[in-house]
Amino acid sequence: MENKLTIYNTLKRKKELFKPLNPPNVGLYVCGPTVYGEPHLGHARPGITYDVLFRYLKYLGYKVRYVRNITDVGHLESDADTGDDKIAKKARLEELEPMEIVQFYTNSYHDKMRDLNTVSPSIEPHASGHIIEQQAMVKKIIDNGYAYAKNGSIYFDVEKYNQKFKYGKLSGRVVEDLQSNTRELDGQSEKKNPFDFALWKKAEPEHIMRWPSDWGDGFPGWHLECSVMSTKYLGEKFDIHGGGMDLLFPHHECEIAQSTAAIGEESVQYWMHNNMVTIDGQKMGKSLGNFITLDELFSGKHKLLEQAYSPMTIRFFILQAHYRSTLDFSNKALQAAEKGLNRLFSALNVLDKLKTSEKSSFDIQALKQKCFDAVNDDLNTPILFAHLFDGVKFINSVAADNESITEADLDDLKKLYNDFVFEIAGLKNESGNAAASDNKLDEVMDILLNMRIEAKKNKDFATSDKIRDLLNQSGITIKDTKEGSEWEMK
RNA sequence: GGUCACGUGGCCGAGCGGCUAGGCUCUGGUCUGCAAAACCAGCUACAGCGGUUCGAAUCCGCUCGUGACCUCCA
Repeated sequence: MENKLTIYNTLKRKKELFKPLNPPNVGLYVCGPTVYGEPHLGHARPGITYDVLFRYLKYLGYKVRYVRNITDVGHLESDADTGDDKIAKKARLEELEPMEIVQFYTNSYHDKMRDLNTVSPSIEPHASGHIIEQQAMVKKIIDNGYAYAKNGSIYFDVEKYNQKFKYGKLSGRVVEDLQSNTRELDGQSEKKNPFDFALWKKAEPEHIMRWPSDWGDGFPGWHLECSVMSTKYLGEKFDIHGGGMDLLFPHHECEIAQSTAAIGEESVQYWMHNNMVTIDGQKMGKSLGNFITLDELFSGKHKLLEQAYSPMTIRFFILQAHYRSTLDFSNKALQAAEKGLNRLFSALNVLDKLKTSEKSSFDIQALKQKCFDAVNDDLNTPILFAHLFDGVKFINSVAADNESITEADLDDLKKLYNDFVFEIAGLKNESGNAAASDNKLDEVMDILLNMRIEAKKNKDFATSDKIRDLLNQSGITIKDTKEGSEWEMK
């Protein structure tokens, strides 16, 4: 299994050749959503980015265990380690059990991820299902001397940890700087230092999400779940940890500290971070309230949306930018993506019907190599599509008799597009090209197209145009080619 | 204030020292009864100013601008 995949490792600030710890196994952990609200465009980005990674690793022949968590407890509302639990707050607002909230938005997240054609993770652990394990890790960290108790809560002792290890190595932060730069926040008197973070929080009497522990009733700190669940399912050392750039600090930094404090060495080999989706140049996010949910995108029901955008348009839109760049949302950009995607899929239809010749006027193998090079280069999907569009031009040119292809090359080309477009990029044809499966519709269309050809023969253009226009109105496009008429559903 | 990114043609977006992606839009042309699609051709940029180099969008410095993180966020 030859592999030239390079991955940008945030920890090293450079691209590195990917070498799994225990080939052919690969462990991949990705920070999933906190399920207290509808998934939005921002959630789609890591969902799709790591889906492509998952797909590609499997394509290369690795046995991948992909773990993506569901955060359903411990994620606090506001200032460092104070304030409400997000889930509990939402539950109170809607007068529901917290777990009803969790279930509702988890379902919604699953639905949208399925729409986006992402493959389900191998394991999707919930934080609330790993309270025992989290308590065990807290104990370990206490035993190792890197945590302290205060009023029923347990905090991680960053200063102590920093004496032996280096806190801040992932985000490039220095403890001394943090000391002078951390904002003044009220209600933190419990902590020795403002940048210490909670491993376990004491539950106040009114707090509904609570579990018994050696330290009294409480709940786990947000960062802890990822340290616990990643190592539980992938081992104390595993290959890749992904997530959004906004989680880099403090979340992932704390994860490293916790795991290291508990285990004695670092767990993660490659840290990957996807960039943000922006809107008018600003991060799309909950706190700014400028987010558009996936549901709104798919239905077009949002004041900023000029139309609905299909899940595959969203997927393609996201993959047309590199995952480490910001991606700016706009109707124009989405519409361009939609058209580009149509062009790609139209060419795939053409590909199926291509006539072969004695010679090929195009180097299929070179194209294939370029596609692999692109994906191997830190998942450079924009480059991948640039090459695939070069192929589109070739495919259309063959159909227009400007270029030629041999039968063997045609087979290779079909496989190439199948592999890269569907298996690796994870796109799927949503234009109900039910044509193949829906014979009745096919028959009806044949009748209509023949009537139109009849009419055209008789120079009855009024009738032929009427057929075309009416079909167009119901979302079926007629394309006249040299070979005859074809149709396509939008 | 600290840390770190980024600024590319009408728009979106690659690029990591030389051969100047790709998508969308636009303008001509071919094809067509017309249109659509497709094909051919055109438009050709790197925030500004210096520097390094035979050669810079790409490296360095400064200036301006935008953003992210430093509190929850994918």
